[in-house]
Amino acid sequence: MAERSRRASRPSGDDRQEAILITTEALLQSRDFDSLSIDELAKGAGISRPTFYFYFASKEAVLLALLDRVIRQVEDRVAALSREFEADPASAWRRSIAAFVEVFSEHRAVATAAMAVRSRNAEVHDLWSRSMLSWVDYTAEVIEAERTRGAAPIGIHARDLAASLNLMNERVLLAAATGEHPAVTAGAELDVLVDVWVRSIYGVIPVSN
Amino acid sequence: MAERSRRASRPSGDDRQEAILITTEALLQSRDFDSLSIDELAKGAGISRPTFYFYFASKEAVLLALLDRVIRQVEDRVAALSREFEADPASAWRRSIAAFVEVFSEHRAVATAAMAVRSRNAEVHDLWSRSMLSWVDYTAEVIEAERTRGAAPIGIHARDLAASLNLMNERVLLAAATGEHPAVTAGAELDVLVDVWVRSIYGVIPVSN
DNA sequence: CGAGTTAGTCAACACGGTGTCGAGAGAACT
DNA sequence: AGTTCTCTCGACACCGTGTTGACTAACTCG
Repeated sequence: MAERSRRASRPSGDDRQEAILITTEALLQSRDFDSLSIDELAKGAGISRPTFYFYFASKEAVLLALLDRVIRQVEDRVAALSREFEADPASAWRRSIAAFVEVFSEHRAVATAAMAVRSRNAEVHDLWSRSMLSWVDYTAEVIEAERTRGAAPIGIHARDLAASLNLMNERVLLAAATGEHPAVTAGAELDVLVDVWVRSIYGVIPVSN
Repeated sequence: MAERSRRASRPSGDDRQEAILITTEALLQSRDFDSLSIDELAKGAGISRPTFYFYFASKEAVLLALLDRVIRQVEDRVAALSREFEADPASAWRRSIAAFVEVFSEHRAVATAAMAVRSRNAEVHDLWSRSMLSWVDYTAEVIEAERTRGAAPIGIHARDLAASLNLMNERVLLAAATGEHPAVTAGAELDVLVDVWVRSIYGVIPVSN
């Protein structure tokens, strides 16, 4: 209701920058990142193409800014995760994996665009890698703690196991998000992932007869 | 020594087509698929850019042809895999996974290019998916057989488990092939993957204290 | 208040890659 | 010798990117 006339005429630079981000994320809901042209992003934000370059150096830079927000959330979540696994390890892992699943699906459009672009764009690649690394670090620490307290059997290098499991999650969720085949049955992703994690961290092979 | 003069002047169409394929795979050893221009592929094959279009409709079509050859090998390997798991399941799985690892690393350049391109190219995507499906089918069949004979515990839907494990392999090997971080320690990929597979297929969680 | 600075804007341009068209060269068949 | 078929490429139209330089509107400080 308030703030009408005054700042009138031109929206501020921040508004414009934000408009570009919003337009991009909106277009990404239904379109391939590659198929977006800078002209579309500019038009969507109510500016001309050259003006777009005043705000961002490229399409990829916009995606990077979008991804950066998502990554922040990821880092907050990792920091907030409990390291308390003693009472009920399976449930604790489920909560951790659920955090990852949630971040991925809350920002499905940004996540899938980032996955598609990372192979050609170093910044996007690095930003996502950093995020994955924070998950892997957390996972490796917990696995080691579980082994130390005797809850999990000693096995392969904990960090390698942590990396494999996290890469599996990434790939399985990407396949689910983009509706690929093969993929895990829709809706069952979390159950399946938790099962593989728990079995490969705690599971032992019974001695055959 | 033989076949000198006669067929001289112009190389045949098949030679040219093959030259394009060879040039592309060679360039792919050291360069990003996206950074390759059609002009380079044409020049490398000793023809002009318009002539390139006589042989292939696009860069992607070349990659598709390259990938198709790899896929054939994959299918042959899947068909040749033994379904004999009773004597030594862990070794049998290791052989199966090794087949996948080998195909992936023998054709590292083509595989990584295909992974990078699949998100924007339906044909490449479908071809790779079909290949993954054949691995998943094989895996799911074996898991079910192992459960039926009582060697593996009944657990989550075998096909979902098979899909997750195969997607993990794909992602772990891609990370290894492109030197990403996080990745599994170089050289340890096969050991780590086999461990996760065997534990998640056969592993049981000991009842805690 | 008015001169200077800063932020923002865009028409016009240069460039590089893609894909097409149409003319033609050479082998091959008749 | 003529016709056809395969193959070849110069030249062109097109599209998306990124840059330049001139312009305008608002802020600010003497």
